Amino acid sequence: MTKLPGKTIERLSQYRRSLLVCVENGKDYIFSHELAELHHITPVQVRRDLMLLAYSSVYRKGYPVRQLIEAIGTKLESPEGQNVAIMGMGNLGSALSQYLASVRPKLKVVAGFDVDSSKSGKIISGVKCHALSELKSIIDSENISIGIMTVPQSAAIEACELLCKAGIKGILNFTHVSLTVPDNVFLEEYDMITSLEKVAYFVKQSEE
Amino acid sequence: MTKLPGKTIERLSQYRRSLLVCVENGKDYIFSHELAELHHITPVQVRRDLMLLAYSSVYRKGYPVRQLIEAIGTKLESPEGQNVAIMGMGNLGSALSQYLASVRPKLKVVAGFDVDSSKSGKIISGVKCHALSELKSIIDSENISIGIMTVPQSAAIEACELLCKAGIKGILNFTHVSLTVPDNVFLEEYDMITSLEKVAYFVKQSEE
DNA sequence: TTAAATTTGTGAATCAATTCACACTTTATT
DNA sequence: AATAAAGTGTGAATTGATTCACAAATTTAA
Ligand SMILES: NC(=O)c1ccc[n+]([C@@H]2O[C@H](COP(=O)([O-])OP(=O)(O)OC[C@H]3O[C@@H](n4cnc5c(N)ncnc54)[C@H](O)[C@@H]3O)[C@@H](O)[C@H]2O)c1
Ligand SMILES: NC(=O)c1ccc[n+]([C@@H]2O[C@H](COP(=O)([O-])OP(=O)(O)OC[C@H]3O[C@@H](n4cnc5c(N)ncnc54)[C@H](O)[C@@H]3O)[C@@H](O)[C@H]2O)c1
Repeated sequence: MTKLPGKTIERLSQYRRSLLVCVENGKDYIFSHELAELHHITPVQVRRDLMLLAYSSVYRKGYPVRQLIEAIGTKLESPEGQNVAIMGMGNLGSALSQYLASVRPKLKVVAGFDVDSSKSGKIISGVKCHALSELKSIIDSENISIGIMTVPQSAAIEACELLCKAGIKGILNFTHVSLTVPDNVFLEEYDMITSLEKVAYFVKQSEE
Repeated sequence: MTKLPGKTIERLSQYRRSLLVCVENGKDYIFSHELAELHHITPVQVRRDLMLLAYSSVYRKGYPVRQLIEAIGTKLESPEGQNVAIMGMGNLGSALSQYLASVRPKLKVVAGFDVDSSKSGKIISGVKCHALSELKSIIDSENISIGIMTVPQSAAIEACELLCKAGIKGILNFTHVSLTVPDNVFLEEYDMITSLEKVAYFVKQSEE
């Protein structure tokens, strides 16, 4: 299967969320210009993206919503789902585990890890928390391929190494430490400060 | 002043964070290739970005770290700072306010807002929480230009309208609802699910 | 059943971001 | 002093993403 560009993947993920809302509202078909408007992009962009799904619409009726959701899901997800671990069950880590449980059934948060031994064995926000010593064995046994890093900055590099050694395949990094991972691990930085500073910059600009 | 591309702004924000770490470590000068390596990009990219700052290095010694931090700050920030409000002081909103206080002094979280009247007047995670009825007057009096949206999905559109009407200039949106704002308001969507789904996709790919 | 209107899919063009390639400045070495 | 080495800054080329422009398919209306 061909690898889609990251930008397209991002948009497909977003389209799907809008489409799920359409289903709730009983909307069965959607035109490219409608989807475009919802996401503040052009209809051509939408069609280009959907083109890459090798997915064809019904002429003049638009795209059938349910089938489209299905088609996006087939591209984005493994049929058997993927398991996720959270590294660092503090403020953000526990907010996230609670939250993620509710949104994407195919991405299941199945374990949390924390140095704080008082958390070991406890269930925090619906996720069982383990000691770091169990990392490798649980990642193997639970078949976890994705790690979310929500440890303090100071522990980030070390925690990342542990995850990689334990055989994780993808990391979503919430710390602001720029990490280095082996080639076979996919790393996505998720940086709130940067986003906020970007907003601040454009606001400042608009005031000048 | 010329408007820099959003991509460059993002990187400048990230460079600055690395540079602050350099200062802590007593490193006074840094080469473009060092900065590049920290961020997994090319040295040319770094130099291009710094070029846009109209900032010149000392030949063969690299860029003076403190001056560079200063120069980035001048581009990114207003000297008098910018004030931020959080809309929806729930799990994420309060985690954020606590967190932001500690990282960027020029971006100050000065107020929280919530429909939940039991929160009105209380200080949550160091930020005073107000009723929605006070929104406009506090945004004016506290000179708030940036809003962070952490309300439930269902309240997102309404809350966004309120913020815009109250004269906010930039919004960082943590809900997954695609919002529409007037032209003079800068909107940045910050979407965790999309990031996580992107990681999941590339992990899936690498397994095939 | 013909003409007009709507919407898709896509080659070609454009616009944006990144990288290449290299001249130039400085420092170190001989 | 001349030469080599290390880095920078930037025009030109390349790569990638988005938009334009339009043919083809379908529906609607006359
Ligand atoms: N709180 C926020 O809203 C927020 C927002 C953006 C980014 N972040 C980033 O997320 C990270 C966590 O923030 P937080 O507010 O949840 O902090 P926190 O202190 O509440 O949580 C950190 C957790 O990690 C655990 N930990 C420490 N060292 C560890 C290690 N080596 N291995 C595993 N676990 C370890 C701690 O015991 C703690 O439970 C920080 O890097 C922060 O910069 C937080
Ligand atoms: N919790 C997370 O880790 C997380 C992660 C990513 C995104 N999000 C998104 O952030 C948003 C908030 O998540 P949360 O977990 O903090 O939810 P939450 O329910 O804990 O908090 C929401 C808060 O908003 C308040 N609120 C409701 N309607 C409001 C209105 N009209 N105006 C102002 N305040 C209002 C509620 O009283 C509550 O305090 C959601 O949209 C969620 O999708 C959350």
